[in-house]
Amino acid sequence: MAGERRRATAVDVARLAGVSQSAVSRCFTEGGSVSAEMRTRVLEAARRLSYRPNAIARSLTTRRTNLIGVVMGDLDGPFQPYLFETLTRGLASRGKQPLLVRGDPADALDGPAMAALDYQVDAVVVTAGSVSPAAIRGLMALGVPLLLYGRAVEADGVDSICCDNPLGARLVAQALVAGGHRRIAYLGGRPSAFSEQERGSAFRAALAELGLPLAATGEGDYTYDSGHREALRLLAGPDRPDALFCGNDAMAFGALDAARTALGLRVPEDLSIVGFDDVPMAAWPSFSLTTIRNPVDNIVAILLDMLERRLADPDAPTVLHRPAPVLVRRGSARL
Amino acid sequence: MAGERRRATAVDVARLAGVSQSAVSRCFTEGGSVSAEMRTRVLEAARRLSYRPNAIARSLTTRRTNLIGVVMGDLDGPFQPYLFETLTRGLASRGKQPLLVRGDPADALDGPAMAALDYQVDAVVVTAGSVSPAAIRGLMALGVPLLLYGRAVEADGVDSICCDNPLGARLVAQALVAGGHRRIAYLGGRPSAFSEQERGSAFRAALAELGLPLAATGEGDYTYDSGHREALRLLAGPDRPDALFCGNDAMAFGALDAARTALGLRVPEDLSIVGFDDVPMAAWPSFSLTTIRNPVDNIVAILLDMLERRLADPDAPTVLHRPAPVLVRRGSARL
DNA sequence: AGCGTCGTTGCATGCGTATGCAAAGCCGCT
DNA sequence: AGCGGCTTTGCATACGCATGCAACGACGCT
Repeated sequence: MAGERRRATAVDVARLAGVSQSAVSRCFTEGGSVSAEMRTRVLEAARRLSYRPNAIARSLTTRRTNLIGVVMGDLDGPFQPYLFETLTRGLASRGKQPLLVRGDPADALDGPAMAALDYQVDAVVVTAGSVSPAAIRGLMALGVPLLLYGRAVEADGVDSICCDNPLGARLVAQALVAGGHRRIAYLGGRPSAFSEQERGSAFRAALAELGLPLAATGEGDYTYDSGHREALRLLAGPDRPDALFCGNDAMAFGALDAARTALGLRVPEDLSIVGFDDVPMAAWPSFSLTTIRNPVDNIVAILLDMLERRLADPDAPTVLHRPAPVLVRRGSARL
Repeated sequence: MAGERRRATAVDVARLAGVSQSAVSRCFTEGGSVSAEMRTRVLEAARRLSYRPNAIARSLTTRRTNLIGVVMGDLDGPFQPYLFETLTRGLASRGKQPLLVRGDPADALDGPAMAALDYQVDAVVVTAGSVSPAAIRGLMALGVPLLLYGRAVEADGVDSICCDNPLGARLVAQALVAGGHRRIAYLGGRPSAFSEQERGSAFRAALAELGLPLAATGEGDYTYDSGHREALRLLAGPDRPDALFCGNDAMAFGALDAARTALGLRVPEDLSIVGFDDVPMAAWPSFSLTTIRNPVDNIVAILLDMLERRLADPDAPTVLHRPAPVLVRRGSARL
């Protein structure tokens, strides 16, 4: 009963049950036309042989694999694993299997990174922020539905969902100014990232509307280390900023540590720090980070709905969602 | 050239190149017998049609999918994403695709969690610490190589690799005692986890050998929150411990925050805290956590070697590796 | 009794690729 | 020239399953 050298096939089950292979197939297919008696006989035989339909063979005929290509970068920071966790759980609960496409496919469209797509994925979801437009075009050419998270692309047949970054940046600017800050600095992420472009320019614009220039600017790459490094630079000189808005939470953690541990500053008394994303860690007492909540659960739910809709009707009109983030007030900023 | 409704098949390429389908197949197969002229003609035709072999169809005939089932629990803490990242990168670099099996399959051997295995994975790697022995037996019955990380199981045909937890626990006990601590507490993880059983009992035994009883004990579940909660309990009463060994880093972070923020203790002056795993975050200035390094890179490399060896020869002798961890001295403990 | 309808079953085929086998071509050798 | 051996190629088939089609039987209707 266990550890057979070869797994049982539908033919084996059919022989044992004394029916045809098609009958077995129909018993395991949604909406198959089978009598009650037939079903019990087949299922009993299947049970005895520990039979489970071969998803590979099934996919070959149905032209549906239930595999969803998931393009993502590193799982380094705290945000990506959180997103990945939510997304894969959601896919699984809808009977889809995520198939990981690792690495920045910017220059690897025919490289080993894309090998996953040879498995005939039903759709591709891109969550990596740094995928180049060229790579996106390459993915579009696959002839498979393409869903984008974290960037707003206006292209036919490409659905996307992306937190309203400009709104988030405006919320921070308004709150900081209302809180009495006057020397406000900005620490941006990877300049090539879509989210960075939106957050940075919107923050700048919002401050300008409020009559303030940006006191200082840093350029990080969304990692803790870059946040630490840039914060040291921004906060070390004279005319120290009294507030720092970071392009994501990971950099905010780095900046927080740099300010408190390396520079001996009090947060938020000497310096207000605000992040973006609201990863679970932001609520830890050590950080108690004031930040913009990027509503991941909500976004993933919408993303999955978009996916199902697109799979059901490849010609449905393209959609672009921009859910609104909110400001989460904690202890790292005087607001 | 882009966005065809149907992807090109080997037959399409063959027709365009004026050769047989087998010839096309051989051009894309390692060690296929093809002349140079034939290869260039076929590859040119393939390029023009954007042809890539269908991995699904290929798997059906070769009985090799290059898919590796990866059983893991939540990606919540800092350790699991780190391990997952390393493992999936390693698999990809060896031409394998990870196929995620989510959730604790303890009670879901025929549930949707196991649906991934219907894709005829070549092997299964279990990294979830809480998979029940019954589930392990179920996986063994699949007739597919089974590799276990983080638990030492002596079973025929099951390879495993697991950090030497008893050694790690002993290192901590010795260092704490040598550092002058006398009231030493232990905060364990999920009792059902193999690692917890080893770490807890070895720590207790090592302290006993050094002539010290355990001052106090807490029971967490490897999460930050449980570390925070249990630390509050352990450190609030009279006769406060002067050292706390936590079953993993995540709980140590929670304990650290509880001690410093909620209880106003100085670390390491009032209290030494030691973790286990050495996740990247442990090196952050805020934590500067003294901990036991669970050599993930090393472990994954060995795991991948074991996997390749097992795939090459299903009847090779079973192996069990127990790499030695080391103590990483940082700022959270007086040692 | 005769007919049409519907539910159930088996037969045959196709999905896209890999591969054993035989045929064909080429080489060098005697 | 004739032969054996090697390389290259095509033909045919198999992998495990889903599904269109036809066959069959049961049933209700007139």
